[in-house]
Amino acid sequence: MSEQQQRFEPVSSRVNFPKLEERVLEQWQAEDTFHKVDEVRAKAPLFVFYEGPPTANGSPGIHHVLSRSFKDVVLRYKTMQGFRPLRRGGWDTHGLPVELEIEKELGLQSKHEIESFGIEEFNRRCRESVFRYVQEWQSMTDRAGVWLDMDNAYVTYHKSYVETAWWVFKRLWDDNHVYEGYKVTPHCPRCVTSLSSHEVALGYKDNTPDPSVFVRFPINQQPSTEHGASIAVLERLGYVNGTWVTTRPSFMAWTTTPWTLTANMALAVSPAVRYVLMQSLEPYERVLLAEELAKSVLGEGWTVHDTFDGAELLGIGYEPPYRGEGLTEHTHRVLAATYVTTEDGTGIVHTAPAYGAEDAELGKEHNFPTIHTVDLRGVIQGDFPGEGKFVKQADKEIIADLKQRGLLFKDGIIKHTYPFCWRCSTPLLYYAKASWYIQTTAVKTKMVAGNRGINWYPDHIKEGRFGEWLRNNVDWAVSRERYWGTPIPIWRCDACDSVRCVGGSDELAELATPETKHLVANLDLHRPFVDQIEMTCTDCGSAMHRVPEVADAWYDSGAMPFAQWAYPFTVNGSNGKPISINNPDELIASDLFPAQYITEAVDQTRGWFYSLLALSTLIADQPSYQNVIVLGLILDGKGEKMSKSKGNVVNPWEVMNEQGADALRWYLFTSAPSSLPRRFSAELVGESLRRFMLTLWNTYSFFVTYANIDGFDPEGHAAYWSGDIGGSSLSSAPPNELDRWVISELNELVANVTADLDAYSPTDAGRRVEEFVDQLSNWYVRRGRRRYWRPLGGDDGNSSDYDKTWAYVTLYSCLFTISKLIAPMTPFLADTIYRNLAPKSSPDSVHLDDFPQPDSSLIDDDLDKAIRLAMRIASLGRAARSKGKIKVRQPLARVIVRARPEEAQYLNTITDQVLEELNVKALEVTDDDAFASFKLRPNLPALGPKYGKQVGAIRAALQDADAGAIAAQLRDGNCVTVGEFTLDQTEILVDVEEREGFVVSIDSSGGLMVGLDIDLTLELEAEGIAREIVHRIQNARKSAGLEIEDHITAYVDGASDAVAAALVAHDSYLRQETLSDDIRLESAPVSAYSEEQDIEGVKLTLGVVKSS
RNA sequence: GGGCCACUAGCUCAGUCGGUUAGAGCGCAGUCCUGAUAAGACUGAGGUCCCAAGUUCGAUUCUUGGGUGGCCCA
Repeated sequence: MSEQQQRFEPVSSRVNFPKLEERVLEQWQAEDTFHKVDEVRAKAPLFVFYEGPPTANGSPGIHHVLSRSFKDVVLRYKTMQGFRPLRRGGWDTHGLPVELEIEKELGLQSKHEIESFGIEEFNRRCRESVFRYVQEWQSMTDRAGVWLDMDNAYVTYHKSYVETAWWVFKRLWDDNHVYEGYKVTPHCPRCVTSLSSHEVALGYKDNTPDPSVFVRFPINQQPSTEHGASIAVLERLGYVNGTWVTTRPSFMAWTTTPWTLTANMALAVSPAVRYVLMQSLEPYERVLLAEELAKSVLGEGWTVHDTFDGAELLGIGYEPPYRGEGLTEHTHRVLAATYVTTEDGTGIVHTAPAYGAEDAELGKEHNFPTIHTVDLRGVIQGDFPGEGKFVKQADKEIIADLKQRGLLFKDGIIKHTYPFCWRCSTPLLYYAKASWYIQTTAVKTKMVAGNRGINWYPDHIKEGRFGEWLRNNVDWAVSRERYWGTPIPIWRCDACDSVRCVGGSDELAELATPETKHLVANLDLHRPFVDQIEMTCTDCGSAMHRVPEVADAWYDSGAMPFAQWAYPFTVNGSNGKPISINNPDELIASDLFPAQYITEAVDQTRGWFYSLLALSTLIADQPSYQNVIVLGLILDGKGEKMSKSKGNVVNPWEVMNEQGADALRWYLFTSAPSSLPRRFSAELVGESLRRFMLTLWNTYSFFVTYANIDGFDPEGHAAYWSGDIGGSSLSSAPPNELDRWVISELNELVANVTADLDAYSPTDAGRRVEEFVDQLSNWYVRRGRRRYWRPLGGDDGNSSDYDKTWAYVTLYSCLFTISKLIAPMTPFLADTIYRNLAPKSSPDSVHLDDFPQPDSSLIDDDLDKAIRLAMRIASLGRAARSKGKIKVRQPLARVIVRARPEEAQYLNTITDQVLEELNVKALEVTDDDAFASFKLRPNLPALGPKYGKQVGAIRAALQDADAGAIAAQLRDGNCVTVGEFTLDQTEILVDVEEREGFVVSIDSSGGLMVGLDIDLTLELEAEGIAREIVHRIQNARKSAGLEIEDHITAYVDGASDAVAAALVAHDSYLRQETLSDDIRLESAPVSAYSEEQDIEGVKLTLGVVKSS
């Protein structure tokens, strides 16, 4: 090798990707590449991204790398497509999980204990804990090559954030979209706290025994028709002309929680179910219940007296077992409810709006009051049996009371699954609590309409999971009786209960009493500080205090489009013009809203995806995002969800340190469609690394090695490109068809990858790149590699140089273009290759460059088809060699190919490649049946629609027909008569079948046959031997540790006559291939590297000595 | 109980707008090739395309029902 400066940094085929990535990170750091993007794209249109904020109170797992990678890939792509991404990060800092973590640390068992401990200190610890792992999150994000603006990340507990959250709340309040209502939540009477659904899920116990009671609800003594009961129905029940002509019937209802009977307000039936009036004679009694359940509930001795539709029973009043205080007259009647089934019970459902979620919904629908008969400790209050006792004890007394009053029909014990408190194992009660609601149902139609305009990837989420959720929308219970969260900004009068909503700290200062006003200036808006602020009631002059609740953490993240900005602020807008924004309304009008892109995992459907849509529809009358990728969950190797408690969380650091971030990213992008749940395993990351990254790397290493040897410099050949040097657009199609082919495929690849990424599918994009790289390495380079070895200025002078230059130009274009195509996906590998290959005029980093544009004039479909045919022929030819047990090294005289006409036209183009690939001297095209016989098959897609049921008959007729004759007729373009049918060439497929005596391979589905002539002449044999010796010498060179470009003297000792003859006959070939200055038939000097060899059973000694 | 998704080779996944002999990679067995390669080629073993019914000349593909698994909700 000469001493001259090499154009490219040498690239070893041995590569350590993690190390390489760390070097790239250092470069990015040193050059501040991330911020350079903003400079380069200063005048570009914005691409707005919203980050769904994670909580940093735990270590990031592999699933976080997944979502961050998907965030990053789109943003990098859009950057290269000429946008300036707005990609501020964010942190979710409030909420129950944070509180639970601290409770656990402090050993606190209940809300009561938290309050004794002190809310101030408790919240201080919560705030401290949420950034406990922030460092790890930062470094994970950096190391994974994810570019998010973490320095300016929004934080949901920041004062400006909370203030905007209040602003949003006030806006909803002013629009009358906030109200107070009851919400039934799972409640632990011992801890005196509600549990989140996640906590409830922790505590289900199977086979829990509970009472099962069937209770009579007699129809009113004087039923009215006021609520829709019809006279006719009442008459059929026995109430005629204002009097009961027979015993009053009872509705029969079932419950497993007798204590809730104290709060019964209604009975629910299904309008769609059939009900029967049953009658027994001993003793005489009449009851109503669902027809389907009558027998199993009542047993023997009952007869059907009448039948009703559920709808006919609506509005009939009844006497409840217990009538508490404060109940209005319109309660205690039969209502319609969709949740009534005939699965169990009686088909008539006892409804207590205070103690059941569905009950509460129904009560709300009919404006029933919510009245508690049990306190938060689960103790019966009021004049009921079991008063002062815990509900589970009270149950016994209530059952006894019902029995004594003749209302109990029967009772027993049922075993079912019931939730218990995960902390203290107390059975949970469903309990209605006052809660603040956001009236999302007011904009339900708008949300549904807005959703239609959002592009969901995958598409089925739009009308499926998410659309379904929207269509079933209920108002959002947004308040939580907790501590660490955005305080609900409502103050209530101690005396008259009038309420007022506050939209920010200025307003708070205005409204605060003179005594508390001074606190507002530097106020932490969190509890307990904000609770010190008092106001004066304008209605009655009494003191007003803030309500105790804080907001659901989903409210925080849903308000993020507005709250992430601390007003006022100024940013560099599209076209480089600064835009200043003072409040959320200006924001909504600007191009910072809505987001063009968001992505999170599928569990956010009812979480962030929903809270974003709900709040922005309410506030801005439109969705706040336009495109969303929904990611599937990552499971462990066994297909189980990763969770801290199971201890099966894969630490991303292990993978990134072992195999690198690019390998991990590539795996995450390409291994499965992004929306599917996927099993994660480090082995599969390794596989994708070997299959893709290593193959690309080796191709790249090959190029650099030879380009340096030959001093190839792309800038010296600028005229070869019509666009940027090194791009996929050449000034003319290459003369060599291998080059022309790969350039055609490259441009097709560019077009397809662009389309895939535009469609938010890195998965498809990556898979295409992978396929191209495979073909580039295993066909283009393998087929063409000799072109790079030819000595410069060799025997054939200029033409060799010319071909070689084209080879370099082509391979260079491919590699350089790929470095840009993969830049969004594997940013490190891409930048490494890019920086080494790039022309001097290029930007410093691939991430500052533009995405490639396809040149459709260079796409040649026919050539693509021809090469694919060559690949298939080569494959069949090798199969034939394998069958004939003839090494590829042994040249053969001819290959015979038969193809269908539509493919035969390409054979000319690819002859040379096939000959070289198969190591044969000549290719013959045949269409006679010398090497094969024929078989006919119906072309079903053509025949089916035309002949329908007759297809079977045609198939049979074709089997009996003279295949050879028909094939010949079809070849001439004639129609043929088969049985009763006249068919043309589009309706019959002619296959070839192997015939004995030839070494052939068949691809019958393509009608393709490849045969080999295996007769060996002496010449062919000698050539085979020569090749064999080349192979051996090459191995010896390798073993001797010689460099590729070293010249040698070779020694062959002990050659047989045949070997010696071959050496003479192919002397120049041998010397050229092995870079031998001389080949001597004598023993090697003692100093030489030598080894024993065995060729065709003859032992000889090979030696190599480096020429001086 | 409801909604959505998935189910194709030992594993991870393609694919089939309904068509004849359903593919790839990895893994396994064997043969070969190689002066870029941690590679590559070929052969082989390995599939009731989850099950059933329906529509159809024809269903792995469409429809319905069921099963299993995942997520969400109750």
